[in-house]
Parts: sequence; structure tokens; C-alpha cells
Amino acid sequence: MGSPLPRDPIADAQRNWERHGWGEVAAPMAAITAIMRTQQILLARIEGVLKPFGLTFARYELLALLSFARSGALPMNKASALLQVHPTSVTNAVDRLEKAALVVRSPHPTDGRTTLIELTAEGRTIAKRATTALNSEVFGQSGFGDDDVEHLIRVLGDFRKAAGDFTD
Amino acid sequence: MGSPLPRDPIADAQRNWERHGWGEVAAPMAAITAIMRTQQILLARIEGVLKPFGLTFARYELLALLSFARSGALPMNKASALLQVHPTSVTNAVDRLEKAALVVRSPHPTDGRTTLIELTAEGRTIAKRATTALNSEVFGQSGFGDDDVEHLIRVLGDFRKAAGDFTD
DNA sequence: TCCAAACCCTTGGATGTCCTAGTATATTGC
DNA sequence: GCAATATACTAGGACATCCAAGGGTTTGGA
Repeated sequence: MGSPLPRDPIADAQRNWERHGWGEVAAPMAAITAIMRTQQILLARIEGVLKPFGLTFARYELLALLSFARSGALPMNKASALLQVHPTSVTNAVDRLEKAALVVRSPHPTDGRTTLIELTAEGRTIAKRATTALNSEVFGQSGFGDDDVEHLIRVLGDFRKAAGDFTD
Repeated sequence: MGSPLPRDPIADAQRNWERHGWGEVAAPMAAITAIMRTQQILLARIEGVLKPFGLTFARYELLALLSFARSGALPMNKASALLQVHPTSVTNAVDRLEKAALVVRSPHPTDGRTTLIELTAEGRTIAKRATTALNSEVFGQSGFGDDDVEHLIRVLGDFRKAAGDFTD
């Protein structure tokens, strides 16, 4: 999308913050901005790997979640909670996955309000293949050192917990 | 959007990865997934603070960038490069900011291809107020410890550099 | 000098996310 | 048992991001 900049724009922003007398929060601002940008880079990599499978990250996450469920099926609301996205986002993802025949919707046996999302055989195959690709092309070459990975898991885990993501 | 889960879904995913024989990349997978989720949480906080100003994060970033430019103006392509987003995203943001009278488009004095984005007086005021709000309500209460902030800046900075964001 | 290649911005389309209803089904409480 | 409340999913709308294409402007090499 663009060639490398001569200078780190986030470091520049941090300096600007300090210069304007906001030194107190300049570092957290830089850290948060860096998280936003890193997510953008990672998402682009992931989507690039998933594209050949006709998947996006949102759809992959749902597929992967289903593949780990014992029965290969989950209620929409459960998927929404576990993926931590809005219910309408799940509806959207399921619509597209269903068109691609990777999942099917089926009524819940006892609760008429609930819809189950079920992995098809092809869905399971694609999920497996996509995971293999992501493992080798993204997670296996993250560029983060082992210590940094551990640190990120701990720091961001604490953050997510404090934000109310989970109790544990 | 949902009440806290009883267990950390990312830690669960990491265990699933290990259980399926992908232990080698389970930790980086967890770290990357945590970054994605953290970004989502932070973005929601930021947008919540900006909403009263009629701004989104994308528009705020552009406004802030302009406010740090000496002349209060920048070519669209420069803004695109510095914000590291696609040119069409800048077009979109400028369209909306211009409707809100926070910026104006003006022709480049010497290059007929280029359009300058210029901050209006009101744009500068809103930028300042929004920044104050973000500083006190988000950056000042990030929840990250000082050491963790420094670590994040370093680790993510190295990552962004390796990804080709900047040379420095 | 002049035309092809490079560059800049915009339009149109595909996706994803969230929010705000609206419909249907369950549960609760009186 | 029935009305009121709570849940589950979906439709429609607002935004953001990217990609592919198209039209206008500059630049540079023949």
C-alpha cells in the first residue's frame, strides 16, 4: 500500500504529544496506537493467507470455533459470546459460510428461539486446511521472539480481563 | 455486548492448538489473537469518547495529524502515507470531515494532481478538545503498567519496522 | 517536442463491525 | 393460565477498510 516511511510515525506522534505538554500520557498513547497498527498488519497477513480458501478472518474464526466443538455445532449466541463480537456479525458470517456450503443452520432441538450452526464435511476440511496454512505462514513466522510472545500473552491477558472479557 | 465469560477464550484456543499437535505455534497464535481482541476493546473505548464530538477514530487521527502540521494542511497522499491507510480511506474521511466543516479541500499550488486538506478553525478546536478527552479518558487510564507500556512500544515497534512500516 | 509511464484522487463494490429496531419463542410472576 | 419480561436471531443503516478502475496531471525518455 505504500513504501516504508523514513521515520516511525508513531514515535513522531509520541514526540508531538510530549512537545504539547501531554508527556504524561504520551507513552500509553504510543503503545495503544502501535497496537492498532499492529492489528492492521496482522489482519492483512491473515486475510492474505485465507483468501485462496475463500475465507476472511471473521469467517475463519467461526469455522475454527465450530471445528473445536465436540459436535461440530454451536448456537449462534454461544458463538457470538465466544468470539466476542456482536450477534449481527455472526449472522453475517453464517450467511456467507452457509452460501459457501461450509456450515448449515439447523433449529435447536428444544429452544425454538435458538439456531444451531453446524459444520459441513467440506467446512471441516476447509477449516483444517486453512489452519495449517495460517500456522505455517503467519503464526509460525510472527516475528515475535518467544519471550515477547509470553509477555504479550500475559500483558494483554491482564488487560482483557480488566476490560471484562472473562472472569477466570 | 456480553457479560464476562467464565474462561478466557484465547487461553482455550491455545490449549486446543496444543491438543491438536500444533503446540509449536500455539503461543504466537494466542499472542496474535490477543492483539486482535485488544485492538477491538481499545477501539470501542476510543470511539465512545469521540462520539460526543461527532468523530470516529479514523477522522480523529486525520484531524490530529493536520493539527501537528506546521501549516495545518497536508496533501491527501501524505496523510495516507503517515496514517498508513489506503488512499480511499482518506478520501472517505475527508468527505465526512468536510461535510462537518472541520477541514476543507484546496488545490495544491504547484501540482495539479494533488489536493491539500486544510484544518478549519473549528476543526482545530474540535481536534484539541477531542485530544484532551482521549488523554484523560483513554490514554491516561490504559490499564497498562509503565513497564508494560515501554515493552509494548519496543516489541510492536520492532514488529512494525520488520513489517516494512518504516526505515528509521 | 511529445507520448508513454507514473502519480493522485475518486467512484463503485465487497466485507466486517456495531447499533437500533422488529419478530418469534421462552420464562416468570401473579 | 396468561400477561409481562427476557432471549434469540435478523433486517436495515452508518462507517471503516481494501481492491479494481477510471480520468486528470506530471514527468521523463526517445
